[in-house]
Amino acid sequence: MKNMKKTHPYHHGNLRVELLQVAQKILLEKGVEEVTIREIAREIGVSHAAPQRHFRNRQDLLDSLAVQGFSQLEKVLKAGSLDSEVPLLERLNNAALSFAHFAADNAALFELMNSSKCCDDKLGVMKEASESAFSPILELIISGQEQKIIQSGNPLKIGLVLYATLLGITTMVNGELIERDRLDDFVLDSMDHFLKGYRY
Amino acid sequence: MKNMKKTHPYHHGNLRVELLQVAQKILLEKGVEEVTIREIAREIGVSHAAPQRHFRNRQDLLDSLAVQGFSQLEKVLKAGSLDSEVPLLERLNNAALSFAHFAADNAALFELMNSSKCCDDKLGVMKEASESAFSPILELIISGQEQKIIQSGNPLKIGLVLYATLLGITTMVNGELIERDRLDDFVLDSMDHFLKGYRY
DNA sequence: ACCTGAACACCGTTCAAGT
DNA sequence: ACCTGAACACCGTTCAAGT
Repeated sequence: MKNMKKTHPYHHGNLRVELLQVAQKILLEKGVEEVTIREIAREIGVSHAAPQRHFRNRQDLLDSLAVQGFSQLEKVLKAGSLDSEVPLLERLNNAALSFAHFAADNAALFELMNSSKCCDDKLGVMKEASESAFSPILELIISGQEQKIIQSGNPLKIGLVLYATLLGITTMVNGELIERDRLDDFVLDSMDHFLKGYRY
Repeated sequence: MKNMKKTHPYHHGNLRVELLQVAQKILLEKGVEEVTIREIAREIGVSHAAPQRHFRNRQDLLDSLAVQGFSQLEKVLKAGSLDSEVPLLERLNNAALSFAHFAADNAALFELMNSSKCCDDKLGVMKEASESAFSPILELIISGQEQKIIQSGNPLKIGLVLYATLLGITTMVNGELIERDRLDDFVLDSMDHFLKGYRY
């Protein structure tokens, strides 16, 4: 494993992308602590100073990982909510379950995405990424309101309360305060409750 | 600041407690990254190896900090919910606000408390501490059910959904995804919604 | 424009030795 | 039982120098 040094040209050409790939792999397999500039560089076979051309510092790399995570989450949510064959409330449940499963299956990444520390200058990008990930759920709520399935009211606010509930549940599961095999049950329960409050 | 070396006896006598105090101070003032064994030891004026008698390693110290945090949260929740002059639903709202304010005012500590990584052998203690902190809210829900203000049903489950919602909202505020000055508004809104679903 | 190698200041952790 | 000092292996970050 130590001597995997691939034969790279002096100019790697694709280093930024590969740095993020390897970083995410380490993050998921071994946790944030192990996501170190030097270890990533080692794995790729590049000097430990090379990454600095692409990321100002370690935090900058972690931030980029989080942004990437949000766009992965967005894809998952879209997949779970776009199928218009299925009735809207069911799609909402599916989206909620997709969210929860993504969080549970990528615990370390998800925790990073919801961590409070990030470079000040990346706060804007981060917010955009998370709002974008959140948008499929927002769409469902707006559709629900149009179809008179969900009560009228600021959809953004309604959506954020829903998002917060799911975020809380998954955080508790990842912290092992709720058993993993009760996750689906909890999510569906809270969705029922959510709808009881907002349904016509 | 560097030469504050107090005149300690060789045996400090109270080191464990002081380590935790200084650690929490650094955590709140400068963030987790800065909570280092060596910095804490320096501040107290003891050798950097001394803490190892009291905490197996850095994670063990962070875990203890989290447990301490839960008991602080418990106090805050009790204070906000015990005043029996006030009607029960109002006490529930107060407890929710107390929870949110604790989380926002002690962001780094709160994040640590809800972080997924902790020594395997401390998982039990951590779970107990968090359940204990949660108990005042559980009590309120049970009282509410007895007084026929809140619907019957597993109070633990109802409470966990409420807890999750609050946890999610505060996580989003601490991650600056929701503006801090909208915190109270969000909390009260979600409490309204919570009660709409569970009230008689 | 991109990467290397050496240097620096910081960590956590261990362990023989001191009190 | 508790603490010290030195040692070790690891970091992140910087910067002159190489391609």
